[in-house]
Amino acid sequence: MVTIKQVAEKANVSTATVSRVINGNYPVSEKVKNKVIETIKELGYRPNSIARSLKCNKTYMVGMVVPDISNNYFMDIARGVESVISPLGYSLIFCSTDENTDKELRLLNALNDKRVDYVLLASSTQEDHKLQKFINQGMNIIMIDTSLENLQTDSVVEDNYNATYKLISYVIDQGHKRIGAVNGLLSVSTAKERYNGFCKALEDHDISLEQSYIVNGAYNRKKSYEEVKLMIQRNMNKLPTVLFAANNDMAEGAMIALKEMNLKIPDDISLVSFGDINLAELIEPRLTIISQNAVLIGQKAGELMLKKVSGNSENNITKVTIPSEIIIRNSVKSI
Amino acid sequence: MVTIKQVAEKANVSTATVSRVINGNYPVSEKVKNKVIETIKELGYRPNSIARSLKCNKTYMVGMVVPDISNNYFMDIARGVESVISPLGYSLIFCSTDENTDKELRLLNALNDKRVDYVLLASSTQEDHKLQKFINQGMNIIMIDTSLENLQTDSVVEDNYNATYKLISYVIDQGHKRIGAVNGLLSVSTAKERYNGFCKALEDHDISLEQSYIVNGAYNRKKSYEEVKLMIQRNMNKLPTVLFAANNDMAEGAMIALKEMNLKIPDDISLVSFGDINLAELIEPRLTIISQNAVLIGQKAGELMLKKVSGNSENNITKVTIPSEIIIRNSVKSI
DNA sequence: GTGAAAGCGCTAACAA
DNA sequence: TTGTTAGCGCTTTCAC
Repeated sequence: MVTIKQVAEKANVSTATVSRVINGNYPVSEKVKNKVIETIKELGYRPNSIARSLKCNKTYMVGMVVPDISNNYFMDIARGVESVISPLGYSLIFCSTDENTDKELRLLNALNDKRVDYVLLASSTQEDHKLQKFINQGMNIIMIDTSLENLQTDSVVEDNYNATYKLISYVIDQGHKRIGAVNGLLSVSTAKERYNGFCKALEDHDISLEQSYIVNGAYNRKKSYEEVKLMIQRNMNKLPTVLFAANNDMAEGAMIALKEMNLKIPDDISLVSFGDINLAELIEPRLTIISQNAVLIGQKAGELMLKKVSGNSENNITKVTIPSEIIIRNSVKSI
Repeated sequence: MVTIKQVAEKANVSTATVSRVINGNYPVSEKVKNKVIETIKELGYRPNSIARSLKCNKTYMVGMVVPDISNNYFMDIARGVESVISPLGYSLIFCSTDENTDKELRLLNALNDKRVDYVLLASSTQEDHKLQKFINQGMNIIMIDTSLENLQTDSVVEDNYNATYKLISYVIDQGHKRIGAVNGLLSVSTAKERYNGFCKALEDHDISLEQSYIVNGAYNRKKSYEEVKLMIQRNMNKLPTVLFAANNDMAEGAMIALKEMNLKIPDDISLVSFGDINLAELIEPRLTIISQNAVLIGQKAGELMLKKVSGNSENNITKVTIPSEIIIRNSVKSI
């Protein structure tokens, strides 16, 4: 690999001058500049980012930590982020925690060692003090999707509570009284907020919460599939009339379970979901859902990061909440 | 951020000694070692990877360049790679080219500047000489999914030609004679190979190739949707009896188009695909496909990379071909 | 407008 | 077994 020194020697200038030409931050005479540029081309020289990073304390790398790399929702967020930051020369390092707190912490350490400029974190831990440590060490973190109450940091999240409240209220308006839920990991803020919105909607409409209808799908398609099956089996004599899945993966798991048990949606049981399933266009019935704008979340997070690193922002904490809207299709029966 | 120097001062040793303790590559007395370890903990010291990288010429970063970050197929490959390399301390940098040669080249340059240890490249360009330049510069590249004939580099690919040949032969055995195809970008090796297998199967069974049934879906769901619609419209009086989609995305696009035009699979038209669609469990009819093992491709690529960087491999070029199998379900009508 | 030189944080000869 | 030191490739201050 050719270095700045080689360029300098060949062009008969100092390394400082070459550096100035590359960065264009100090005056260089036209003549010298041209010569240097020519030499750079001739030698095919490209500056070593590692050396630059060491010197300038800036890596142009952003760590993105999510619970599940195979969930389209997070991939969409990633695309949103990438579209915003990549034009400014930033690269994304992707990490998947598999919803494991230890792994999450290990990954954050690794990213810290790598001196990434920023971390976008969809956390699945509730150990805010451990995250706080990273922040205290000077790590820049923006929480995405999830947030932790006691954590002093920027975040871009959805309006989980209100959106769920509205969706469940709609379901109740359709006459449903036996309402089940497939929850995500309640240790994660999104799952908790969604469930809270769910419960509040029931309460406000004087519908009783039937514990036997509530299952823990752990934000996991397979788990949801299994738990929904068990739930249906144990409630065969009195099934819920509608099910709320707290995310897309779990909605898919639930659909597969219902299909296997020959329960038709919405005739035998209705289903609604927070977030849209894959290939929604092809699957009957079309699900009534809360539509998430994952790409937008990514973009907002990217923009926020850019603003922060450019210093064009007051030092206060920014909390962005993306509104979600309900899309009514035909998976809820009117009773 | 605390540095090795601060640790050394506080522990009353030289930075060299601290380095030795961290890396455990040279003898250090128990006493000194313990003291250093203690100081490291006390100060919360963590080595700066950037500085290490500069010194050691090793970044523990792997660039992964794919045409489309939102396609599950590539995400699965990524998961496979990650599962293999992450335990050894490597991180993945993800890049999406959007099937754009310029962007691909730009990304490769950026990764080169970042001195990533390896690049896993699913290329969508055919400019092998430009890629060759990177290799000549000393960049380590493993081609995944795609490959370029004239390029001297390792690769992990599928058996596109033979798998397609078998699938189309099966379709012909079911009595089909009017056979259409939704091709990927024929500039990409996978698309070309699949189409070649397609053509050869027709030829060997004396079936004529009807150009009007062949469309270019550009490996793109939307394009496939549009092109299939047009193709159906212009062949209304004599439709193909079966369609072959060269990847999952395009199969989805084709399904949506057929559904919109009220053509039932397989009654009105049969459909087969290279690679499985999303949420296959829920979609009727179940598609007859060539099953791809994307995670396995990723793992193989990861393992190959690890072997190469450890030097435990002869310097020759390794070409891994993953066999694909046909999964017969019920999207092909027997005629 | 240009060059010399220090230094970012680390590792690895070499010396002791 | 330990310390001294050079140097990885770059940027930037300071002098000229």
